[in-house]
Amino acid sequence: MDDKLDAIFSALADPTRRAILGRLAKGKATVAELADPFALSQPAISKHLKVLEQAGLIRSGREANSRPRVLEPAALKTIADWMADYRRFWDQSFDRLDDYLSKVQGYEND
Amino acid sequence: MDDKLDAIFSALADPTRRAILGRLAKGKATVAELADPFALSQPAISKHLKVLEQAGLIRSGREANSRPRVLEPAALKTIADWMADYRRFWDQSFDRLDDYLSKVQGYEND
DNA sequence: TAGCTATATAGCCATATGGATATATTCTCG
DNA sequence: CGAGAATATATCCATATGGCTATATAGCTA
Repeated sequence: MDDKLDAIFSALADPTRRAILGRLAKGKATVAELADPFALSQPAISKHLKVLEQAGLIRSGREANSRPRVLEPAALKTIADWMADYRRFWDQSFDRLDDYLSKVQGYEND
Repeated sequence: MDDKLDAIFSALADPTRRAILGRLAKGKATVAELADPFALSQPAISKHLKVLEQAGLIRSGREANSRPRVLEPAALKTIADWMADYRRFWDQSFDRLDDYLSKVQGYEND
C-alpha cells in the first residue's frame, strides 16, 4: 500500500501529468490529443503516460490505430482515503458533518 | 500554485515522510522523537523534515534546546481542494450529498 | 567557559527523473 | 504488400533525490 501511495503521489507531483489528468477528466483522449497542449516531444508525453498508468491513475484502450487513455478514478480514491485521517485538521465542519449525517434518517451513503 | 502542488505531492511521495506526518498528527515532536522509529541517520531525517517544511506541511518551533515540529494542515487542504475536481469520479454519493446538504435547513458549513 | 545535547549543514555517492533524438512497432488503407 | 499514421522503446544527458559520514552551530548546565 505504501508503494501504491508512493507511485500515486509522485505521479501527481508534476504539472504536466496533472494537466493530462485534467484533460482526461473531460473524457477519453489519444496520445496525440494529450500531447497537443504541451511544448514537449511525443516520447516525453508517452513517458508521462506510462508513469500515470503505472500509478493506476489512467488506463490504455485500443481503438483502431490509436491507444486512447481514460481516467482511472480508483487511484485518486486511494489517496483521498489516506488523507481522510488528516481531514479533521483543516476541515472544522468535518466532525460535525459526520456526526450530523449519522443522525439523519433516510440518508444512505451507498 | 502549480509549484505548491508539486512540492506538496512530491513531499508526500515518500513513506518516511508520510510516517512523520502520521506521528505529527498525534502532536508536536522533536527531531529525535521523529527519527526514533526509523533506521535512518539523523541528517537523513533532518533532510526529510526540510522537504516537508518547504512544502508547507510542517512548521518548526523553538523550545529550549530543541526545535519541535508541528503539523501544518493548510498544505493538505491545498491538495484536497485540487482533488475536489475529481471527487465526482469515485464518490458516487458526492453529488447526492452535496445536493442533500444544500436542502437541509439549519446546517451551516461555517 | 567547557562540555554535553539537539539539530543543521557540507560533501560525497548511487540511483531516479525528465527531456531530447533516433528508431522500432503496430495498425490501417490503397 | 507498401506507405503512412500513431505510439512505444532505446539511448543519452543533465539535474534531482535520498542516503551516509563528518563537521558545524546553538543552547543548556555545571
